[in-house]
Amino acid sequence: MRKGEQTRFKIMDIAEAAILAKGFEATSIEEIIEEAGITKSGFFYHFQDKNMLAMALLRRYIDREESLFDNLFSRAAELHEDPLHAFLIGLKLFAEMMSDLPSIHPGCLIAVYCYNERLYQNEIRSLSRESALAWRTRFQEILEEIAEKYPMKDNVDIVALADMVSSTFEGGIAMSKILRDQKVLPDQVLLLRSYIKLLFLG
Amino acid sequence: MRKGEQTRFKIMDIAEAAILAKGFEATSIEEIIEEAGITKSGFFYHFQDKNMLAMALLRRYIDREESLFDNLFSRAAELHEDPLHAFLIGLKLFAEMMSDLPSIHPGCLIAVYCYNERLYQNEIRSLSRESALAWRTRFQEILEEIAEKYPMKDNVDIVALADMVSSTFEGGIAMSKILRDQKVLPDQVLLLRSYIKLLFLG
DNA sequence: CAATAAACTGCACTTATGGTGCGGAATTGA
DNA sequence: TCAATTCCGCACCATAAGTGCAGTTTATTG
Repeated sequence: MRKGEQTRFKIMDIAEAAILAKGFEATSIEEIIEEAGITKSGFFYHFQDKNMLAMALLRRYIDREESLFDNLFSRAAELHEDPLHAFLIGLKLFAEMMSDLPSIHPGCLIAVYCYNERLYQNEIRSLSRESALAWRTRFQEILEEIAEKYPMKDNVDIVALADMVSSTFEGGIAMSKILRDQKVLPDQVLLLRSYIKLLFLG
Repeated sequence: MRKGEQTRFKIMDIAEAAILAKGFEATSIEEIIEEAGITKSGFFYHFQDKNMLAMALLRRYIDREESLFDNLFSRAAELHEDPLHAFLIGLKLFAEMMSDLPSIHPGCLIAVYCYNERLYQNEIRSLSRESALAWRTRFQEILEEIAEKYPMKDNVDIVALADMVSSTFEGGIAMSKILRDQKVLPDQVLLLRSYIKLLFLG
């Protein structure tokens, strides 16, 4: 039961990298199994079909991103008691993390699937949507706590503001990929930070 | 020479809608020709292969978006002499336009291709990149003119700020699609507008 | 260590789709 | 009307997903 998990993860790692780089349909099962050193039967032993692989990848991706952000913002909260300053520190840490990547951000799996709807679309779409709603709630709570203490200098919708974090992330990744410039993503995060600063501190 | 153009455009319209909705690879030539009422030979008369269709779609998409924004911001410039206020009006008009769509924004072709790199990738990638750089220049010029008159309340990179318009657009579309909520995109544009306002007016 | 379950391999086959090639027919504009 | 232009019909190829199942190897546990 451990050997299987190992192979399964190997397949997933190879597939995720290829899918982020080339897209879902452009990534063939043949190339995955070749790189993994297994046969087609071996692949289908682990995954019912390509869509199940997509689902597994999405679940893992969402889990990882969530724990990454949990970690990042709880670290930020340790560095400052004030919710606003803790959030600003979190965004700074986030921008730094995106700066320290070895190359351009590989991309967001949710965005890949969002532009590649197909079979099992319902499950993938719901999972993506739930994930995005979880992000909304996460940041909405933080922002509401901040807004209680610091009156906003401009009267904007706090739910939209919460979505702005995800939107900046998605937009920044896309623009980084399109412009082939690693700097774009962290810069966009810093602009978001600048906005939050001006909005609550003036 | 006109009948051919007509069919060519029909193919392109059908293909663009399908590609934005389902992705490039998920859109089969068979389904396009069926909807267009032509044969496969007819399709290949107009397009050397699927990638040439992709290129043609991208070129048309970029041209359309550019003329749309030319129109929008020149209209905004007519409504106010001041560069900052004209820009703010332009963003407002843009948000309204995104609000007035009959349903969720169909998506950005550049983003689709950015997450679906494949053959002819070089041409498509360069075209996407050049287009994004043109947007950067466009907004950079506007923002520099604004910054001359209005000192920024926070010292941010003006190139990054110029990219923020495209980034907001891409992020907003993606989040609108993921959340299946039409409101997200215009809301993000309005937040960008709020940031510009706070940054230059305080 | 042996039995059993897990983790595969091998192979043959089906279907879908992109794409090629070419002759010919219909349509259209000068 | 006549020559391009704009398609159609059809046969055929390659690739890739996916199915089915018997058989083999490897790992784990009692």
